Amino acid sequence: MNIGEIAKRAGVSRSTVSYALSGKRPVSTATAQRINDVIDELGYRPNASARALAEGRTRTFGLVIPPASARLTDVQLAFVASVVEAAAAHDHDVLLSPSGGDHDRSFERIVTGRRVDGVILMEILLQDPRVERLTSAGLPFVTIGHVEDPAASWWVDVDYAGLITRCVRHLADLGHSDVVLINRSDELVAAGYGPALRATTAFAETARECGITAHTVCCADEPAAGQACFEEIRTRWPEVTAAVTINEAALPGVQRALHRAGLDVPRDFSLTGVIADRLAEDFHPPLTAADVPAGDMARLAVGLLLEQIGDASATPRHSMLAPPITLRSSTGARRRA
Amino acid sequence: MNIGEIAKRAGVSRSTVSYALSGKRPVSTATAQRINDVIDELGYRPNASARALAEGRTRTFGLVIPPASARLTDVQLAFVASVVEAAAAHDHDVLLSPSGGDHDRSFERIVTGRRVDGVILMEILLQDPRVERLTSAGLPFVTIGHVEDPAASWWVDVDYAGLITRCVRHLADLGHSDVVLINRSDELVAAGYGPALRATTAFAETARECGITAHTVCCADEPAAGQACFEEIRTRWPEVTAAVTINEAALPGVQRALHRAGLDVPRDFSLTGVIADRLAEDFHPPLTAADVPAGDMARLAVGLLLEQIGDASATPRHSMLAPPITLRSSTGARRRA
DNA sequence: ACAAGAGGTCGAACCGGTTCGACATCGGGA
DNA sequence: TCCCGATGTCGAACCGGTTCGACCTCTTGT
Repeated sequence: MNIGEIAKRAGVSRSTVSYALSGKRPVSTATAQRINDVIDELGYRPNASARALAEGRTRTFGLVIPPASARLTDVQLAFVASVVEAAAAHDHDVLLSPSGGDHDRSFERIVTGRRVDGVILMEILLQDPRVERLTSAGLPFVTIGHVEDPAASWWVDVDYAGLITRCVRHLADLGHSDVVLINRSDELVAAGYGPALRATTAFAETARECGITAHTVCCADEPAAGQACFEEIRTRWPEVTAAVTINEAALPGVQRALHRAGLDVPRDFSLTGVIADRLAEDFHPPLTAADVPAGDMARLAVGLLLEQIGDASATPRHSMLAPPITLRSSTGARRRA
Repeated sequence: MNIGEIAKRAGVSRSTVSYALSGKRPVSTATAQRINDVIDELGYRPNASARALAEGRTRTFGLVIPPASARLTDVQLAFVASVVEAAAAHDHDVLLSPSGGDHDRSFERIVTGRRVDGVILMEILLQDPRVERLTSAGLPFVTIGHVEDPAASWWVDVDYAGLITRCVRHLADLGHSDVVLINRSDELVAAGYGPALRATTAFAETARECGITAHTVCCADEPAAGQACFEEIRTRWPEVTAAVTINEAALPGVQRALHRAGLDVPRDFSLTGVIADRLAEDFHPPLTAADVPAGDMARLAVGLLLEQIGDASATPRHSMLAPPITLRSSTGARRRA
């Protein structure tokens, strides 16, 4: 069922069918009617590859995800699903590409085979070879998280620095004088993962401003690590009375450790940070935390990408999201010792 | 940079370049060398759309996922990532399509636009309109979970019935005489979700065989629901001393409820079921459970799909996985009252 | 010495769309 | 009345690959 078959049955030329479908040139209502009838009868849909070849655009985005080995967190998952839905809302499809590890071939296939009109990159590092690859290939892309020069590229990010600052101030206001940041993994920090770095810096600076003592620990993205990590905190710095975290995956373990130590939240210990609403609400007690708005980020990223694809010479734009910190019940005044 | 440009610079015809690349006809080593030099110099890669159009195959799979609104579980996520990796191992890409809700357009685009060579369908129902759509479109597909007639189609599934049977026998052997099945949500059961249905049946039958009392409850895929659900179990059937579950998402809530009720696992209460290893090990204490081998399922599904694409007239094959039940420490002998 | 066959290359057709330029028809304004 | 522009349609070229048939040039076997 190709366009020629439709044209033949409707008694018109192939180009007329094409114009009837696209509306790029006027077609008489009588002809259009006949064409539509034939199309409905045969259930014809244009071949996507042929259209892509002719138009020079695929109506497809690439989404580069972390490899399966590094298990995706809940939020990343929500983000993937949201990107697909946002793209679908604009009649676009999403091609997935794992990256890192030995998956460069897949990434390369996407970049170089003109399979996609643009790319969304998750889990970006401050210096990321994939960014350079895309730039040199001249393929439009949007990153989740930003690179060194914020004005030079298109990105969407969460203002980790600002949020962490507000978390620390909040704890300081409640009287806490010894706090700890439960960061993401050592490897991510070493690789130059932006959010982890910015969180570290903002945490230390704000603590200094507030005149309180701050420690930072890295923790792998797993419940077990969270538990071990929290136990280490208790032994190394028993005076700590509050924690800030951006490590969602470690939370169940932290919860377990809190419980084992017989610490009541928020009576004995306060906990806050940047945690997706869903997880924050599942915690016991519900966490006072800033949301990670995966859905919003996905929609913004898709919007930026479309804009960039539409006008290749547009100047880069970005969105820095600063979700509100929702007061729930995991933070409280420090108890006098 | 198209194939014509390469041909011109290498001083040969376009077809010769094509043959040099594909190896489908012999090319002299001297010519091949010249062509490869030019290709390396210009960084040429064939245009995927043009190739797809000419070959009649896209080297792309469609993966139909549940909509983002129904939040994906951890296992589903692992499955998606594994499918992408398995496909990449065969130099294929994966196009994502949400389904259900109002995302039929996306599904239709994939099915009808010849964008993919085949489709993998997740979360299949016993009677699924998407299966009929794919069948009538003549597009190869593999389902995760099977439909009514097991021999009629290609699928990969976990033998929930067999595993649940073994779980129940295990509990019966330990002396438990009142057990409960924590199933997945009401809606899924009502919609005809196979695993939930088969689990229910196998659970009831095996209990009867073993001469023990069995109850079944449905539970939404959320921690909060798990907690509520377990509390309800305690009030309605206080005599119950063990539970079997296939609802991974509810586990954190079940854990909380167990703890609140002051029940020690496995001393006061036994818990087992079909739960991904990662989650089973995160539980406290680690769960005796059968794994949901997402990675294996993904690789098998991709393999079946490739086989089917390669030979459209092949008779349908399938794989029923029966992972071993790993004995950890969440089940124990029933205490005498 | 010659036919057969293998190796190597080319031109042309084809995949299924989009788009450009040309042409025919018709109505309205000068 | 004549010319112009809008409307409607067509044929052909093009997007960038693959593949088929044909052709030429060597080997090789008889």
